[in-house]
Amino acid sequence: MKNRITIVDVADEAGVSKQTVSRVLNNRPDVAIETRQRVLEVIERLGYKPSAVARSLTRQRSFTLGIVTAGLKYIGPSQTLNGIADKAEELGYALLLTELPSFETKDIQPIIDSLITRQVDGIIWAVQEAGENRAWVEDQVINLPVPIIFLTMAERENLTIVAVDNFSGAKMATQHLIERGCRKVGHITGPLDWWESRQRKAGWEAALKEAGCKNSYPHWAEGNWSSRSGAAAFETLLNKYPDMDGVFVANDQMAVSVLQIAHQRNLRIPQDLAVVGFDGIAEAAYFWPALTTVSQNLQELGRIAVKEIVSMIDSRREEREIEPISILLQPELIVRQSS
Amino acid sequence: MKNRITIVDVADEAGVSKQTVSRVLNNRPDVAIETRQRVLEVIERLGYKPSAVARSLTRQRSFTLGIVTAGLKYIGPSQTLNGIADKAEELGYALLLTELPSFETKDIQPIIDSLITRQVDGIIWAVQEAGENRAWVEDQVINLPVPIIFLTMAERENLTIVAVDNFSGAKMATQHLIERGCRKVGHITGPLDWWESRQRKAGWEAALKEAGCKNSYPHWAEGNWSSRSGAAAFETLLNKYPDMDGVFVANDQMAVSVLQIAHQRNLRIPQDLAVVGFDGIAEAAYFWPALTTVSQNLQELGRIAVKEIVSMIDSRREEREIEPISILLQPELIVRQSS
DNA sequence: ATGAAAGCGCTAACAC
DNA sequence: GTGTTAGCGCTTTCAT
Repeated sequence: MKNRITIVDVADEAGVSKQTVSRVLNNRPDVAIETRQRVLEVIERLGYKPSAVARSLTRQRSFTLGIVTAGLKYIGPSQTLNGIADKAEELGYALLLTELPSFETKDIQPIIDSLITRQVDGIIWAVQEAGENRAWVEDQVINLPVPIIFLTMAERENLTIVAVDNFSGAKMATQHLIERGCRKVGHITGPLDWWESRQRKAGWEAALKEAGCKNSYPHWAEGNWSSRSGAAAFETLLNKYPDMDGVFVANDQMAVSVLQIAHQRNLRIPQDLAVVGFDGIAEAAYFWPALTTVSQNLQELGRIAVKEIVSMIDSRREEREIEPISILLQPELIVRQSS
Repeated sequence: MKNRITIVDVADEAGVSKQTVSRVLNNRPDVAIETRQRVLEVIERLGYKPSAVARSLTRQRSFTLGIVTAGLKYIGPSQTLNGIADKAEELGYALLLTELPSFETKDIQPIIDSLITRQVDGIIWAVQEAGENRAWVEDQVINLPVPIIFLTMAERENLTIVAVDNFSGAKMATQHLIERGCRKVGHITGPLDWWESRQRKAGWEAALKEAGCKNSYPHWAEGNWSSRSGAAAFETLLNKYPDMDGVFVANDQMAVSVLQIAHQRNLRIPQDLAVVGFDGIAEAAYFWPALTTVSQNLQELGRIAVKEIVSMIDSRREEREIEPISILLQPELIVRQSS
């Protein structure tokens, strides 16, 4: 470690100044072809690797993206991260990852500081909007020294956002149930302090309304995304809505519990009760019966986020600030036996 | 950005030299109490944050861990990452994350270089051993300038490894089936070029052998971890082993397909066929019927990895190299209705 | 207890 | 084309 090879070692060995080596490293045109050859040969022979840290310091940029996430143990966030990692690698950016201890973490200042301090060129806030976890945005974002992009949150002025169109996905799901002949479509929501849950619930309501469903009081119950909560919510819902003939469940994890309980109660699916989930997890096709679901492409979400943040970084460097935009990805309905 | 506040700004404002500010930052004892107060006040007032990059450069350490992973879109790797993130945060380390394009990525030199170049203090190789993806280890690890720890791979001399005891977990699962009265226990394996798959298969075989199971040719079929492959493998296995009365499936994703197909064929579970999975995913309790499974605590795996690598980093700094060790975590059998 | 000088490894600005 | 001189923002000697 003492003998870490530096640009000076290469310069000495090649008999040039370190400036020339630097030029070679950065592919500058103004180096004699044979000098370049010699330097490259020495670099190769010595196994020299330029220090990214020193570079970050002088260039004031690191080719590193700060990623803030939460709930990695769930499948959604890690799918998104997968897409982010993929695109970042492609565009030559490294990833500095921070996971919030909870979705509702309030104290984000130290997180931001830690990223800024490490010279990230941009930040992707990949935490779903829930409760008050966006309260900081108004004050803080303004004076951030680097661009930031938000995933999965409601549109807000002056912010760049990428999200899935949950409203439209939920509406599709519900319309599908109605087309299948369901007249009484219940809904199991996610936690209602989550933006996504509210959007999905609104989509379900909108579809019922448009279809002019007679039942003047549609019924729903609230879960918290977990299978366990889905089971409880479904029991509740069945009690208040015994003649329900279809149910739109806000995620696949909760939907799997619905299937289990339906079996326990000898409800036939889809004859007695049609079920549609949301997310499109890979296992859904192998539930019993195979689950109809609204599939969202979270990897694509992550990829787009990287693409956007990089273009924000580039344009800020060129002093032409880019207009904030909101991008909405369309989910897709996958029909299977459960409906 | 021009006016990023530096240590010099603080020094000037406080009327001291930057060394004194540096001392305050690093909690050195040799600063007059009132000078310290004054400096701290200025730091606060100016909102100064020391540059982690500049620090990394001079101290030759970054308090950053390089994490290499693969298959983030699957639940296992992200659970592990969750544990890593949790413990790293606790110990004050940031995470530089790289995801390999595939489990079998051969060309790891650029990955390692990229991490070293960014001054990571240590590396956690969180990619499961599969195929030839450990071939590089022999040559490369020796001359790495930083400590490295491997997750989920076979023991190897001179390497520090943390893994789950797959053999023992599989054996437990199989013994459980035998105790339940199964005489003909089949197995659906993961891809057999994976170390974990081979270990689980070996555990299953060992249990059958110990139980003195009459059937001289136990039967198995190979899957690739996905639900889809599990379905195909189960069909194959049923054909060659029609009187099978129990099946140990190498992961829960494939087990869910086994349940589906069993229902399609009107096999009663567990009466006609008892099923045990592996992994302990949260949804398993809500399959139909609820799935017995071997639960592995991957978050704990991640946490331990961080703890170990940090202690390797610390001891290397103190010039006392630590002995490589292998740590095996015991999984846990969770019995439910499917057996 | 505090400051001056040197240096971490590199790039930018300006010579020549 | 290539070298020299300054930094980037911090820590580390070594003085005082």
